Amino acid sequence: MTKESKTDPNSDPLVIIVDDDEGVREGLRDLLGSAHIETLVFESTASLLSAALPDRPGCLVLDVRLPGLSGLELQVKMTEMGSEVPIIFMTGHGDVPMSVKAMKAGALDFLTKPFRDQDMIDAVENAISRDRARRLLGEGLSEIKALAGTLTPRETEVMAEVVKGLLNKQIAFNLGISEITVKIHRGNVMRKMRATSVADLVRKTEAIKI
Amino acid sequence: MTKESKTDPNSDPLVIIVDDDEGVREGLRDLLGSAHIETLVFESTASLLSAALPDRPGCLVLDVRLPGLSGLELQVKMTEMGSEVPIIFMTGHGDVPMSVKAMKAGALDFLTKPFRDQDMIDAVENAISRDRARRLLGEGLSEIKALAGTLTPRETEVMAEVVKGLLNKQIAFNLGISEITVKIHRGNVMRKMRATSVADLVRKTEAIKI
DNA sequence: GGGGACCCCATACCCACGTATAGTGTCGCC
DNA sequence: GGCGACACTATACGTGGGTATGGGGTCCCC
Repeated sequence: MTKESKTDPNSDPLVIIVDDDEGVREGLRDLLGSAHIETLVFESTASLLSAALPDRPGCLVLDVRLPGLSGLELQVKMTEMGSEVPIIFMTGHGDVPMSVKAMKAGALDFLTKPFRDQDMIDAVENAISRDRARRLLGEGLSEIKALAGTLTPRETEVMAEVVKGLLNKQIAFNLGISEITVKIHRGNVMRKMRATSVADLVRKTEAIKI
Repeated sequence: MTKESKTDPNSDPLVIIVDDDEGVREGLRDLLGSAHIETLVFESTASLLSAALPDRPGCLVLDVRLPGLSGLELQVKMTEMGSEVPIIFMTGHGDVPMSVKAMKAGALDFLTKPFRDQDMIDAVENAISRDRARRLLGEGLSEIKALAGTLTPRETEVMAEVVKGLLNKQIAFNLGISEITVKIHRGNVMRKMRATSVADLVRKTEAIKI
């Protein structure tokens, strides 16, 4: 164990449930509890949004129809805020266009009440494993981004030219500086990016480019 | 224009429609025709499967409920056969679980009859542009794969080591040959892969690795 | 049997890369 | 004013990469 990140993808999952029916909330809490999955329940999207949420792997289980901001509207809002938490919808009175809209917007599943317990557990476990994978990837990316953040502006420029596969003399010409200076910057880039080779550097920059 | 590929992503799109109701078929043909989109209609999945289809950018517009192999079953079959043609479903009696299943299986849209003309046109145009993008990407990949196919076994091994960022002497040690020979192979690899630099080679191999 | 692949190795030369050493200069901030 | 970060330059040396030239060998197939 070399990591102690705040958002460790390996920490225990937490599933957040939002439903205005207390029976459903308790039922889900019990169901997921029986699968050893910790839950946090809310009765409205407003109370969810105003709460301080721990950053742990997991997913959102949302009723579509909720007082105030609906589940579908919350999904849109979350996306706009840049959240990528997997969302599982459930509904008692869903229609096809609604479910299609939710799925196109990136929902992971859309269950109609009453659903089979196992279906919900499957959906949640799938969502959790996806969120874990997403966080793992994101962790790697932020590490690289952090390294790239330590570069000076000039070093960043040089790095861009290096990963294009240009020669030092070409880089020097493009930036209007001497080849010697390029070499210095290039050395700094490799050291700061902890790259062991140009191939390594290319992969690192490709990862954060997309 | 330097290309004359058989599956040119820029050729005119073709939308394939499968519905057992002739009225629907003709209606769709007219609708898409009015949007200047060429169509090919089938009344069953069986007749679609037995037909020789031109390989052109486009999509599949499927009724869910069809005699014989249903639309949903066809989707599964297509996926198993490795097809990645975008699929748009339409149905008169669809339920939520059915639509969710189709969307999770990769359907691009799921329209309920009667749908608004514009919704279908939007869905089809979206599907076509996606298929174009997919083909464009695939074209690039097969080009690179073709280049990689011209490599001898040894050259392939050397390329793998090169993109790891290893030095020639390390590669020589790993393969149990002399550094000189590595250089020869390496030169051949760069030439055959039409790579102008190691950075270029890394990107090409990364593209076909995934 | 000869030609064509594939694979191997060596010498030699040139260019590119990397780094150390040593210096110039600007800017902004304590 | 001085210190630190940043950028720029030069000389010099050692290492790595690329290619040409000129060999060696095996295997397979026509």
